[in-house]
Amino acid sequence: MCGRYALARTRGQLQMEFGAEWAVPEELTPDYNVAPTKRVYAVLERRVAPGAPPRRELRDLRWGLVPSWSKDSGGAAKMINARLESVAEKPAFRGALARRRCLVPVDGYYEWLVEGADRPRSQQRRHPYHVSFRGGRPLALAGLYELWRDPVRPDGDPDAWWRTCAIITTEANPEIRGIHHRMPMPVAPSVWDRWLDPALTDTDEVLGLLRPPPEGSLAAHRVGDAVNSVRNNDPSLLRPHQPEPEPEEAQLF
DNA sequence: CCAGACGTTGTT
DNA sequence: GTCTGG
DNA sequence: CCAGACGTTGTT
DNA sequence: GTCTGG
Repeated sequence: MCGRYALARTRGQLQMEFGAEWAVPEELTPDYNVAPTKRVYAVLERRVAPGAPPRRELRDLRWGLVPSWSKDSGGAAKMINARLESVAEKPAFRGALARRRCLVPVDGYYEWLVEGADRPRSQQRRHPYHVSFRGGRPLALAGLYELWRDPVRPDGDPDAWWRTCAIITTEANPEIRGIHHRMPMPVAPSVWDRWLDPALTDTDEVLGLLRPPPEGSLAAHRVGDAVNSVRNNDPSLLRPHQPEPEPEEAQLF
């Protein structure tokens, strides 16, 4: 699963990293608590004119895919992930898988270890972890994007068209399975070109590009509970959690 | 034919 | 319990 | 993803 | 838009 992440790289760093020819005019600020419905950076390729070669762009999309046929944007915070196992068949995703793929760069994502998962939510405890590549390279997560026309806005309104995205999930790598059994799927740099190529529309071939990263390449560390609330957003969210020391026996006297 | 859904997670 | 907002 | 709200009437 | 259910 992937429902929260951190990305503190600048527009220029990302443009360089992904070889994007064009980037959004407005820079997004570093975000240590990216949540669904927020604006996020994404790399995608599109033809600027019919027949022209695709141009690689760094854009900002809204996280939470709204299918083009949606009557309203109400479900915008629901489709934040798409299961790899079913993405090629689901009506909400298969068109985007064939023609509108993107990469969502993240420094790392947050995952919550749930204690007491078999009990009611009120009796559970959640412990946040930050998951990233050992060595500090960003993860380029496999994403899909979609265009949606907001029917209540007039032609020419800059917000008339919504550009939204979802992140593909798969079975978790062994080294992080103790926290959660799902993870977002990173795309290896060697297949970025193919993944982004809008001319590749064979979904079997597309899915063949996605392989879990090498076992052991990911690492998770416990972070503080402050990340739970989206109101908190600063680099300290990434600091390793300091567990409360057990009270000394002597203090009981 | 038309109406209504179209998703994920986790839980059981 | 369930939905909305961030 | 988690946190936080979740409602009406009428009165001021 | 496209598929499923009735």
